Amino acid sequence: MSASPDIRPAEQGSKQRLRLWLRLLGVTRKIEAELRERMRVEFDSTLPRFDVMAALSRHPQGLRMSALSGVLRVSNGNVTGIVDRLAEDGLVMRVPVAGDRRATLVRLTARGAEVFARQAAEHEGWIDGMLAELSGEEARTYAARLRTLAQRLDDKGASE
Amino acid sequence: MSASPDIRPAEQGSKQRLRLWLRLLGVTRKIEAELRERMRVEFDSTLPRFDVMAALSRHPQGLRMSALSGVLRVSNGNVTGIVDRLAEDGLVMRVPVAGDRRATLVRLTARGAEVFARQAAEHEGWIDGMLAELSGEEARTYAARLRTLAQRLDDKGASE
DNA sequence: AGAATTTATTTCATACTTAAAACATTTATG
DNA sequence: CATAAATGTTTTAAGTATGAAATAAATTCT
Repeated sequence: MSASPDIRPAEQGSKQRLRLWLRLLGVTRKIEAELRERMRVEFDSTLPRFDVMAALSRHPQGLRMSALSGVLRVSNGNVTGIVDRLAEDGLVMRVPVAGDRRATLVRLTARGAEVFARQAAEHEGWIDGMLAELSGEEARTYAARLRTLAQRLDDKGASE
Repeated sequence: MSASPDIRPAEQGSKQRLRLWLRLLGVTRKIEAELRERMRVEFDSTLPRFDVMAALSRHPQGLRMSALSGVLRVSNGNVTGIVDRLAEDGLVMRVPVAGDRRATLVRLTARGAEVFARQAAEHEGWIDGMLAELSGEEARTYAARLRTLAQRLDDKGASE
């Protein structure tokens, strides 16, 4: 056998990126599971419901179903059911759009906004606790790195 | 108004950790969506199926249902359905455990192992492409940081 | 105007997800 | 040894997810 070459940089890089992905997935799932559990226990709610309400709270004038599913990157048909249930609970309302009878605007109700504010505060606290190991500075650095990565992924997706 | 104090370190840190979490979630979901899509189109399969097969390929002697759901951090009941479907397709088999009629061992079939090998190679390539922006070195650094974070989360979870 | 196309949303079929209940079997205890 | 407790798995109920088909309404084309 020849001298040394057991180092194949390209392949190694690939393995390390795979490992990173598995870690990323693991940590994300872990945190998500914890958040889901707390949402269930503390608020008898779910993350998808929280996500929808979060999106709506950033758009007080309301969002169309399609805009909502776009913002959340969730399939159209899916949002229908979640909004249905939130509406049953009086947390959101469907408002017809003047001049376009195909569309509906979804908005938080007053009670929905109130409930969401409480949940959002807790939610931020949970995250803060779970990521307490990271300094604000470190968090900022990583967030920035992830932002450029996300950008790159979007560019790629768009070109296909 | 007073001199300067618009800087509240603690709260700022919290906001930055929240932002990091949202980025983490965004990037993870994006990659997952891409992987799911490719699994569907290229292999007419799904990520959960791939995950189960990956776990089984690391344990050629087979895994019990409970061990499988433990490894995957997925609820017990959930794995039943996925294994059912994989078994229907002849990719895994259920083997009774001698001496314990409650338990079943799940193993990849020869065909399952073969199919998985093909999928795993492609899968690694997809990840490599999506994370191409990161050098092997950078990937290794981040993976290590995530590892300690995951460890911390596990410790916390265990103590509760 | 009438037909074809596009857009907005819901419905459908199927799969995955969890937590909890049900079942079967094994192990521990009185 | 009989029964209680623990363990391994499946079933169930409700929610979430996708992609595709169906529906309805608006827009464009001829």
